[in-house]
Amino acid sequence: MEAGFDLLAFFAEQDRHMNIPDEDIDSYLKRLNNKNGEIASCSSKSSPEPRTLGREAEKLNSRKDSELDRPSTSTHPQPSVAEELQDVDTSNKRKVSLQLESFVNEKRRSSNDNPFVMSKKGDTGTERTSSPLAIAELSGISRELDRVEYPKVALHKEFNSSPQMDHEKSLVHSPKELQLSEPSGNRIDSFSEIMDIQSFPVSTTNVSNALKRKTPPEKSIATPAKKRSLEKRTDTHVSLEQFSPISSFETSVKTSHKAPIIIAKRGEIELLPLTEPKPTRKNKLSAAKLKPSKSSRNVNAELDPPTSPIEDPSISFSTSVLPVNEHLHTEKAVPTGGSNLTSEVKGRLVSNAAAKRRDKVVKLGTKPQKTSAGVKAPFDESDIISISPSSSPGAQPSALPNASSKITGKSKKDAPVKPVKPKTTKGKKEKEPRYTYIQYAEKLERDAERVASGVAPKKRTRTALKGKHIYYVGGDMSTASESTKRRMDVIVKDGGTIAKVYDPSSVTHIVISGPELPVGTVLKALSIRRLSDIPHRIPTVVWNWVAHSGDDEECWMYARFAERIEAGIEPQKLKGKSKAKVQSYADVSNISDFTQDRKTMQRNGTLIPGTEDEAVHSKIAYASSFQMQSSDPENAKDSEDPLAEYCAEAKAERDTWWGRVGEVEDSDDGRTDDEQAFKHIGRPPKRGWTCDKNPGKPTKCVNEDIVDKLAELKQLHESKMGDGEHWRVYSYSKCIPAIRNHPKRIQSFSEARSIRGVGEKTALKIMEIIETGKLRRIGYEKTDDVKAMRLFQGIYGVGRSTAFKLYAAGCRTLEDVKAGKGGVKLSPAQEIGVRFYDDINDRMPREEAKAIFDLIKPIALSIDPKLFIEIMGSYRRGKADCGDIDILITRLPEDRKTHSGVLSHLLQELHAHGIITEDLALPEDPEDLEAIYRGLCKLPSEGARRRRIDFLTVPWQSRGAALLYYTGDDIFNRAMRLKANKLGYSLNQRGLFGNVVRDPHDSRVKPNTGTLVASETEQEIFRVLDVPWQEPHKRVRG
DNA sequence: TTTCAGTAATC
DNA sequence: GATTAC
DNA sequence: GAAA
Ligand SMILES: O=c1ccn([C@H]2C[C@H](O)[C@@H](COP(=O)(O)OP(=O)(O)OP(=O)(O)O)O2)c(=O)[nH]1
Ligand SMILES: [Mg+2]
Repeated sequence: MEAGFDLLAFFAEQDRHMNIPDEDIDSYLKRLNNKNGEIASCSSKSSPEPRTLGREAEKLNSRKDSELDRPSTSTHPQPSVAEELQDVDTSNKRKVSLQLESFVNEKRRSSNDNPFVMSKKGDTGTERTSSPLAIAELSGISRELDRVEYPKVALHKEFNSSPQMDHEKSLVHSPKELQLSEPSGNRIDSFSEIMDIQSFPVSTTNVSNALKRKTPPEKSIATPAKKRSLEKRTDTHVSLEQFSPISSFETSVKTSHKAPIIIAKRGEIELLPLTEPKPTRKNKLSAAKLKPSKSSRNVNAELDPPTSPIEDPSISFSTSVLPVNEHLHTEKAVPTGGSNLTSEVKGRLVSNAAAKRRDKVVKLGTKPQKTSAGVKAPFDESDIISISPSSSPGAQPSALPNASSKITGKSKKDAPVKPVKPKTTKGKKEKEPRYTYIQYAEKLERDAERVASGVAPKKRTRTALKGKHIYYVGGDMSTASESTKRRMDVIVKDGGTIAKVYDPSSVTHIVISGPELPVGTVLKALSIRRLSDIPHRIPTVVWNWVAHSGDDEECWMYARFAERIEAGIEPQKLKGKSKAKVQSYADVSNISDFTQDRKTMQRNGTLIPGTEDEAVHSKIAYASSFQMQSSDPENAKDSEDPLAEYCAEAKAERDTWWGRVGEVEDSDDGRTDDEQAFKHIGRPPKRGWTCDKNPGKPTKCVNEDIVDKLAELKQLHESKMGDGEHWRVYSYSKCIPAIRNHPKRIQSFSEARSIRGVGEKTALKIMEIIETGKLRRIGYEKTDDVKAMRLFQGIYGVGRSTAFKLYAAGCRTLEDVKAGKGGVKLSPAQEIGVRFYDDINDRMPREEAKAIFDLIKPIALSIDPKLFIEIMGSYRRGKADCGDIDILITRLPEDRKTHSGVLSHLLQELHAHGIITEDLALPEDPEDLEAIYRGLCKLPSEGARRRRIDFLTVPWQSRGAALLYYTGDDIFNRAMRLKANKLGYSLNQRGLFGNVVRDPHDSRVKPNTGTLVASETEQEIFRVLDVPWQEPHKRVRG
């Protein structure tokens, strides 16, 4: 810890131990300290309170304590945006990020000096001085630096920063100086705290609390404010569970990794305890108390997210292997107390199993347990590794409240009102002459004639609309907006013909721009008074029918008006094969549409123009209308706020548009109203267009390399998933698509940080990728154990817990698992998972999903022709490949009959047909309107592979919410639900509920289920939540 | 320092 | 109640 | 891991 903390040396060492992910500086220092003096010495000198070795381990605690004690202590929430970083030296105000940025950028400029490259030694002195932190993992480093330099400060509030400051200066220009402007000594603490927190969010609280408890005296120190929080936890006993969850898993794994031999050996015996966690867990918990000092130590290990395998001493000790790490750990461990280690390890394992995934749970959940370490000590082999999840009947939520008719009615009413037609465009002063709908139709007609006569070149055409005479309603018929014209072009291109006027006798289809176009506008355009005036044989569909289907049989899916869903359906046809159509009931369908993919594939060959454009246009229009209504001139913000905040939905959407818009713009100057409106809304850099990540195009975005790297890292974390990893993965899930959507190549730290979801850590990683083309962290994380974990988690029904058990049992390959090596037992579903490992882990081409569904649907309809049955999930979102087939089934209970029991019959039939081959999970009550089935299926063909298939049946009135849920994607759903929460609602697959009373203590507890606000259509829900309507293919956030 | 969606099936 | 999955 |  000497003054000379050498970053480079630190890095070098890191690299040396390939496996050490980002070793915490704490660990590093500790090691150094131990070698030299002792922690004790360190602590002694720095702090009066001898917390024993705990010091370091307890950095968190200390921090906390200090914070508590201090009156002023307020952590600085991260300063949000910032100004520029001018005189770093003079003004302390600098924002951390800014500094980092400047540092990084600076480095970049000096070509050779790449902050991310360790090899180059660089004048440490200088560098540090200027901006030490910057270096990767800086947060960690900075933290370390802080500690090193100002151990006292960090540890004790008593000391003020001032004294230490000197030290700092000598060493490093303390980063802090630059960073925070805190006047009081706090600043240091606060700074470090922030960093620490970031590094170890989840565990922090638990640990600290736990520690505090353990050290009663200190605990008392806490200030009132903090106390509160403490108290909360206080009631709960500190238990291993509480903190163990943090990283126990990782640790153990890693450890084992390091010393595989041991594991293998002991696996059967020692690991066994793992299996028995549940039952004994509680008892075991008591153990925690037993090991006081140790606990602190543990904490450390646990805390460190980026933990290195090596890190965990605890296990390694027990196992006693690891030559390499040994010393490191040993040192740590020693202070802690070896004896405890054993118990600790065990405890961890146990706790590991018990670890709660929910953050909250951790807090509340385990209150009662008196932890007792001793418990785990006794384990016997009897508990073999049982791999399956535990069970229990849990209370089941009651069926959703039906009814809601009122709501429905209401909503419907609203619907038309809101969306006005911003769409109508009047004039465009563009080069292209202004056309009315009729004029443009005539123009197209003339063009067609020329083509026919050979005068003009014939363009590639689709034949989907051949023979169809379509009357398109885009709003105001006196003007054909760009959007309208494009769509008319598409119709013609697809083989259809445009009806210049609405003539019921010749028109075959009426296509309406979108679901937001008011009924009144449509009636007016058709010059009729009621919808019923439209002949039954003429379907009234939304544009997406043209864009995505064009099939007469699917008209009902795109019906603009629920009351005309069956329009266009020929009775005989219905009955013939499947009275399919009849059943439709699909207002649901409005929403539904199948994919862009199709779209993309079919017409998009042409790339831009065509449907996609259209889609874009229309989208823009919708969006505009929403925004306008909502309020404001503010546009961008406006649109963004609502959603963006909760996720980035709106933002993402918008981003998408930009791209599109740009494209449009270029291609045709004309701006329609909507476009203008859109523009007004705020169009950023016009730039998006060139390569925009346009949904339809697989085009790699400019930041694809970055995305790839981050995705790779994310995957590694997914494999580890030691509790905190869960959220880390969540973060990656959100920032990766955001980066992908970023219109331009990221070039600076600040630019990276400006992207929603990208924080300091990620921004640094991005910079590293930009600079070096790689991410060291990936190498550190990519260890054999992680790979094994990943392999096991690929088994259906095997998650991180089970994977670890398998690993602990000595399994390293699927063969091992199949052979039951180490006494592992798999549940039936897991066995199937192993058997069809490859099939289940592969994704199927979209076409195959359709093929399978095409076999299933008729069978289902033969059971009940009135069923609504459609493919959801990634298929509906238009993905080209599907991980599984998600099928939604419901039925309008009009005739007093329901789909109850249909699932059972269907499954039976499918089994008989050999389509469904294995069951993974059966519905609890197949007769219930709400049921879920999971299984494997395959095409009848010879070499057909097994595919995952899920069925979900829901009551008719929940169809909107179910559609929303089942369409996903998952990140999108979570964002929606999060927003709903913030608005005081609760959204689930059954509906959007209001007046939800949440337990103040635990927000998850909802004493009342709330009152149904919306559930029949997706639009309703979007509307209530004020989320701009998005087609399924746009709902991609992951 | 807290929160990050909400639910079902299995054990 | 924990785990896994959607 | 990010945001509040
Ligand atoms: O954690 C989850 C997982 C899934 N879903 C919803 C959204 C998702 O679209 C749908 C179907 O799940 P699935 O796992 O099949 O995902 P997918 O979107 O269909 O993708 P894949 O192609 O992998 O099947 O269930 C959630 O709400 N939360
Ligand atoms: Mg799916």
